[in-house]
Amino acid sequence: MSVNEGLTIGALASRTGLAVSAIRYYERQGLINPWRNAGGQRRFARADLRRLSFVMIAQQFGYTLPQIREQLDQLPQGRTPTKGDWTKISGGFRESLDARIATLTKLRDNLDGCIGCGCLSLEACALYNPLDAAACGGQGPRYLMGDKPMDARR
Amino acid sequence: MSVNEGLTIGALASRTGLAVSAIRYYERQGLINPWRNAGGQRRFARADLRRLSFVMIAQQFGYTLPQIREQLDQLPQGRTPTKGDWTKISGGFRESLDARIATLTKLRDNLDGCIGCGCLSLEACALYNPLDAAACGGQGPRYLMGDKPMDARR
DNA sequence: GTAATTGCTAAACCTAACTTTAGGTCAAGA
DNA sequence: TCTTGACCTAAAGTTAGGTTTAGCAATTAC
Repeated sequence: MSVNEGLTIGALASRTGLAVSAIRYYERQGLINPWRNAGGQRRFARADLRRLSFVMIAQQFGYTLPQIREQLDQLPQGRTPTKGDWTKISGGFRESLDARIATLTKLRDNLDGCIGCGCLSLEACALYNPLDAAACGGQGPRYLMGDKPMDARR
Repeated sequence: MSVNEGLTIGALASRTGLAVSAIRYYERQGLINPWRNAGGQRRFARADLRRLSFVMIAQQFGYTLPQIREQLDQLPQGRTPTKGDWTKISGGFRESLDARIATLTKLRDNLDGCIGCGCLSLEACALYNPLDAAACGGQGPRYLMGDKPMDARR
C-alpha cells in the first residue's frame, strides 16, 4: 500500500474510533469528501483524520452536523489545511465555551434560590433561558407553583 | 371551578408553557401522575407545576427523561413536597454544574493547543472525553492526523 | 339546551444522527 | 487461483422526545 493512495474507510474508522457507517453518513451530509479508487471504494486524505476529529469535538460542544459543515466549509479548498487554518475556526469554540461557562456559573449561583422561588415556572427565569441568563428572584409573578396565598394547603 | 378540584391539562400547559401533548407524554413516561375526574379527564395538583418546572430545567441541564424520573422518584410520596424536598434534589444539579464548569474551563484552557496538536485524534485527549478531563498535549501518540514524519507533504 | 371548547385515546408521524440488513463487489494473502 | 475480509449501495430500522391526526366524549358558555 503506497503512501499516496489514501486511507481506506476502515483505516479511518479505526484511527478515529468512529463506525464505518458513521463515516459514510458524514459523507452524505457533506462533512467529508473522499475520492474513489478504480474499484469504486472510498479513499481518504490524511487531513480527513483531523477533519473527523473536528466533527467529533464540535458535536461534544453541541453543534449539529449542518452547523459543523458550515465551519468546515470555511477551510481552504484545494489545499491541505494548515494548523493556522484549524486554529482560526477553533476560535468559534473558544467563544461558545466562554459563553457556556459564564451561563453555567450564573445558573449555579442562582440555583438554590431558583429551585425554591416562585419564579421557577416562569419563562423569564434564568433556569429556563440559560442563553439569556436573566437573573432569577426579581419582581415578576412569583405566586405560581402552588405557593399562591389562596391555596391554603401546607 | 372549586379550588380543590385540581388543574386541567390545559391550565397546566398554559402555566408551564408546555404543550398539552408533551404533558400527556410525560405522564406516559411516569414523570407526573394526575388523577382522573368523573368524566375521565386528567386533573393535576398545584405541586405538579413545580414538578414540570423541574423537568424543564433538568432537560436544559442535559438530563434524559428517565434520569429525571429517578430524581423525581426521590420526592416524598403521599404528601406535597416542601421547598426543603426540592432543595435536596436540586443538590444533584449543583454538583453536575460544578463538574461541567470545571470541565469546560479546562477545555477552554487547552483548546488552542489541542486543536493544533497531534493528539486531537486520540481518545485520550480532553476534547474527546470532557467528563474525564485529561490534560492534552502530553506524551502519547502524537503523530496521527497527517503529521506523521513519513508523510512528507506540506 | 345547544354550540363551542376542551379533553380523551391510539396510532402514525417527525427530526437528528446513526445502525442494520440484504445482496452484491473488490482487494490482499496463501 | 481462490478465499476471506473489507467494501459498496439502497432502504429500512432505531432512539429520544415529542407532535399530529382521527374520531369521539366531557365541559363550559350563552
